[in-house]
Amino acid sequence: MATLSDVARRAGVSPATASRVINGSSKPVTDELRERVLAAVAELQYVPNAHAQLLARSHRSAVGVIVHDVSDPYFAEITRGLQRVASDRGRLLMICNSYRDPDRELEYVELLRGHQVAALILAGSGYHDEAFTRQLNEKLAAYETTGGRVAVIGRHEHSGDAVMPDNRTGGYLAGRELCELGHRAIGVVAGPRILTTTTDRLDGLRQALREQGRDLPDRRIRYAEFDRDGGAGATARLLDADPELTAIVALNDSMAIGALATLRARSLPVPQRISVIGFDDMPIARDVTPPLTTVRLPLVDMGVRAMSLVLGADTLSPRVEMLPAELVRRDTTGPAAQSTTRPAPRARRADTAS
Amino acid sequence: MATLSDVARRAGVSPATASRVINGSSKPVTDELRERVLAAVAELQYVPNAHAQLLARSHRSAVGVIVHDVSDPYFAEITRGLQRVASDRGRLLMICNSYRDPDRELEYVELLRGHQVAALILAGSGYHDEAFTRQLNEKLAAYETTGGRVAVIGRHEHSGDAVMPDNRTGGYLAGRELCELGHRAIGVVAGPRILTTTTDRLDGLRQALREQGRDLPDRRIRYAEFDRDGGAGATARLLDADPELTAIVALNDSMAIGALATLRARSLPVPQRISVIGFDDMPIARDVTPPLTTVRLPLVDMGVRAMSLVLGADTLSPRVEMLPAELVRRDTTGPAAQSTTRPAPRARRADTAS
DNA sequence: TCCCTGCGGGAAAGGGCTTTCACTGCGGTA
DNA sequence: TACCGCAGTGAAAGCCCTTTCCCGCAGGGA
Repeated sequence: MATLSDVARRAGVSPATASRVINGSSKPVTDELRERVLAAVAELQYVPNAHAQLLARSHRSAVGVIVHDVSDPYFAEITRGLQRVASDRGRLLMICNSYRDPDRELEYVELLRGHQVAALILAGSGYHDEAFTRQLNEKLAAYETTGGRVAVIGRHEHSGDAVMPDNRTGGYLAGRELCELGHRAIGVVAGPRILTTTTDRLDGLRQALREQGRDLPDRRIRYAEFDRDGGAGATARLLDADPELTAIVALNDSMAIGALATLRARSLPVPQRISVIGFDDMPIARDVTPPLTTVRLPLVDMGVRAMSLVLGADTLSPRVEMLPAELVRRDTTGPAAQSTTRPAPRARRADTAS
Repeated sequence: MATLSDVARRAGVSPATASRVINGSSKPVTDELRERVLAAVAELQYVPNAHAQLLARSHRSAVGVIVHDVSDPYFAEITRGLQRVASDRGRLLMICNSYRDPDRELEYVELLRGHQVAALILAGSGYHDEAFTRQLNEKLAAYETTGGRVAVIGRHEHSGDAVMPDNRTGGYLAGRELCELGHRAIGVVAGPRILTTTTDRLDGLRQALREQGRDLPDRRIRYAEFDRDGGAGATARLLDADPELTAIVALNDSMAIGALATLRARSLPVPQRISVIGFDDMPIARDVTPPLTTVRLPLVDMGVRAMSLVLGADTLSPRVEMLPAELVRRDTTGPAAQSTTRPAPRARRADTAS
């Protein structure tokens, strides 16, 4: 590969001058020399070695992002928001997929630190895992000590800037909606229980039911991967254990789509026989049939906020922005079926619900 | 940030020794010193500066990938394949989204070259654009001259290693299927006409119709963005111009989903009144309702092949691997409706089709 | 005429790391 | 006993670039 000195030699100038021309330095260079340098660059197809540049320049510019999986629409949307702000400010993004592996997450923090990123954004859910959290915080602290900025999206036990989707309220809204539609036998298709996202959403849901004097027994919850197949499998297991279910809450839209697939396979009409409600409102939600009722999170905005926090002024106080969840009624929810195959068992529940 | 010399000083050794311990060099170091270095690393939370390493080391390891948009399921699948092979061989991937902007594509080639990637993979479709193609080829040639490896996925006018999905046959398969089902009024929802992917698929489709003695008039083709909204809009325009259509071929699944949305909005039952066929068979295709009939492309495999080509031995002859397309029959296709609102006009067509 | 200013350019000092090369002891062979 | 080879370590060169510092020179004011 041609180097800067090659260019300089060919143009008959010093490397310093060549560098100035190429980078548009503020130091003036005569047109004569400028032309010669530019010509040499073109002839040699010169491209500066990015690593050498990054090493020589002092200021750090790129921003590191750790997500679970960019191809997951949830993160794709968040990333879109991150990108938008980053591009506006001329920052490059380095995006890493942890695939929900805490160890890989830790590794990526190091890797990005090694790449001298100006800031770090953790966009995946937090984990309920003491040891991991401690290690992560150590690494983040070390990074912040050397001037790095950190922001997290979602609930992590990290004391710093954060953007928090209101998962709890979202869960609550889903639960309340179903209660108001008269559902009592509600099953939950949940993501991995180690994720704070899962437990927060579940907590909100639980609270909504509790307000109606009900509880959410463990047998009505199935944990699985946060994806389509996870949702399909969990729904099947839920139905096998409890065929009377009249509603299913899926803790994200991918799982909801899986749930819909299972219900279709079992010929259970949605929403006549059973209602389904998702979470996130990813773009595809409106295109499944029936269009999915779900809890919307402002995903793109979450990305925008997080990047703004991290690129903005460093106001010593850690800032936490809570973004609201909102129910989007579409066609997978309806009133609870008047009776299922066996209406009798219903009587044993002395609910006071509306 | 702590540097290697900081570590060395703290451990009371030379930077050379510290480096050897940290990188697990083949040169032996006594346990005594090794321990001291490791301790210093831990205490200082030392992370090597990746740029300095990359600069000092001669061998290039990362691989650059340029796609249109990773969050598009088509590219997400391809990327999965690329990743798989890359991870297996301990290579890091740098993924860039061109968002179908040729200029950005060119910029990224430079950027990746600057980052000293060992190889470059162009995963997006080629463009029908002389000027662009020439520039791209110049840049790629320059890169290859300095030992870089290049592979493209899809039809680019680039003479080198390539993985080609058989778009033409795919289009042909879609057309033949529809003909066999008795469809005559077939509309096409196409992607940007500047993409070779679009034209290749269209060519195949055209050939299938021609074999039945029909042609594909321009008024039955609508070009739009290769996404859901593009598909929805194009379908609407197609229907407005020609309400008699009994089948629609969408040139990718996202567009097909948009088409389905428009048809639902207009209460045209699929496939009873109108058939739809997609292209790519992305994962969501089986989860829309009705499940989408489509042309499958081995997306993951395409990624695997491309990465293998580029990471494998450099057999001077450029290799071109053609991967087959395959029709996947699901529920959006059915026999052509016996009659539409006005059966009469049909008579004017003197088709000899089966 | 002399000095100062300021412009245009180059020399050289890093930036943090890897790796070659040279050096010091040591055990072993002739 | 003289020498060879090698394990273990450090000094220093080099990777490619940016940027500071300095120098020469031309022009303008005194």
